[in-house]
Amino acid sequence: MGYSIGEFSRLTNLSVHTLRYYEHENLITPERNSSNRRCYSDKDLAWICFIKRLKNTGMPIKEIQRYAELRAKGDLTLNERMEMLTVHRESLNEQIKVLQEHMAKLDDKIDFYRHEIERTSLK
Amino acid sequence: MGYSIGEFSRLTNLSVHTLRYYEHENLITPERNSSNRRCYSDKDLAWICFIKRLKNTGMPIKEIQRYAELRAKGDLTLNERMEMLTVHRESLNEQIKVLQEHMAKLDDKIDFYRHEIERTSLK
DNA sequence: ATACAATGTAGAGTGAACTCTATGTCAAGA
DNA sequence: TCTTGACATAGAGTTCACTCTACATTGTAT
Repeated sequence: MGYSIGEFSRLTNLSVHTLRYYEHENLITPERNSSNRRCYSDKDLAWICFIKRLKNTGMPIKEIQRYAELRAKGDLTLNERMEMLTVHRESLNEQIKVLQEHMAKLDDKIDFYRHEIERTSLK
Repeated sequence: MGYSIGEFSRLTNLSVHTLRYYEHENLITPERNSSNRRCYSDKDLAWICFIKRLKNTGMPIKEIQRYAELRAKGDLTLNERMEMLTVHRESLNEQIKVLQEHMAKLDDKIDFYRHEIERTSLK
C-alpha cells in the first residue's frame, strides 16, 4: 500500500529533501496515510522517472511544473503535453548536434596536443 | 594594439561583467595599458572561444581554472592538459550517449501520446 | 573647460535547484 | 514506559555562475 518517503528515496535515488522539494514545487503529489505520512505509488515511481528524464535533458523545474499541471488535468491536455514534448525533443536534438560539434573540435585539439608533445620532446 | 573590454565583449558575446568575472577567477589575464585598461589580444580571443567550448560541454569553472593554470605554466604542462582533455572527451562522449538514449525514450512517449490522442478522439 | 560614455574596483544581489536545520509528532521495539 | 528512528513542516543556508550597484577615473567629443 505505497512506499514511505524513505523507501521511495532509495528507489529513485533522490534524497528525501529533494522529494519534499519536488512536492513543494508541485511536481508530484503523493497520497497521505492516516497519520499524514507520504504514500508513494508505482505510478508516482514512473512519473518521477519521467521527471528525471526531463531534468536530465535540460528542462527547467518551472517547465516540468507546467507539464505536471497539465498532467493533473487529465486527458483533455494530451495535445498540449505532446506539443511540449515535441518542442523539447527539438531542443534535445539541437543539444546533441552541438555537443557532437564540440566533440569534433575537442578531438582536433587533442590531436594538436599529441603532435605538440611529440615535437617538443624530440627537439 | 588590443581590444578594449567593450570591444572584446562584442567579439565574444560575453558581457563585460562576465569578462571581469572570468578574470577575477583567473581564467584569463589580459594585458593592461598605461591607464590600467584591459587590452585583450587575438590570442585572448582564441582562448575565450576555447573556454566557451569547455563550458558548453559542461566543464565547471573550477576545472577550467585548473586548465588555465596549467596553460599559464607553458609547455611543461602539455601532457597534463592533454590528459584533462582526454578525460573530458570521455565525459562528453558519455553525455552524448545518454542524451541519445533519452531521445529514444522521448520519441516512444511522443508516439504513445499520438496513439492516445487518436484513441480518445475517435471514441 | 565640460560633459559624458567607457572603464576601473569592491562587494552585494540573483535565480536555479537543491540541502540542511530546528523543532515537533508518532509508531515500534527493548 | 522509554527511547529511537523515520517522518512532518517552515524556513534558512549553500553552490554555481553570473549580474548588478556604487562610486571613482579616464579618454573623447563639443
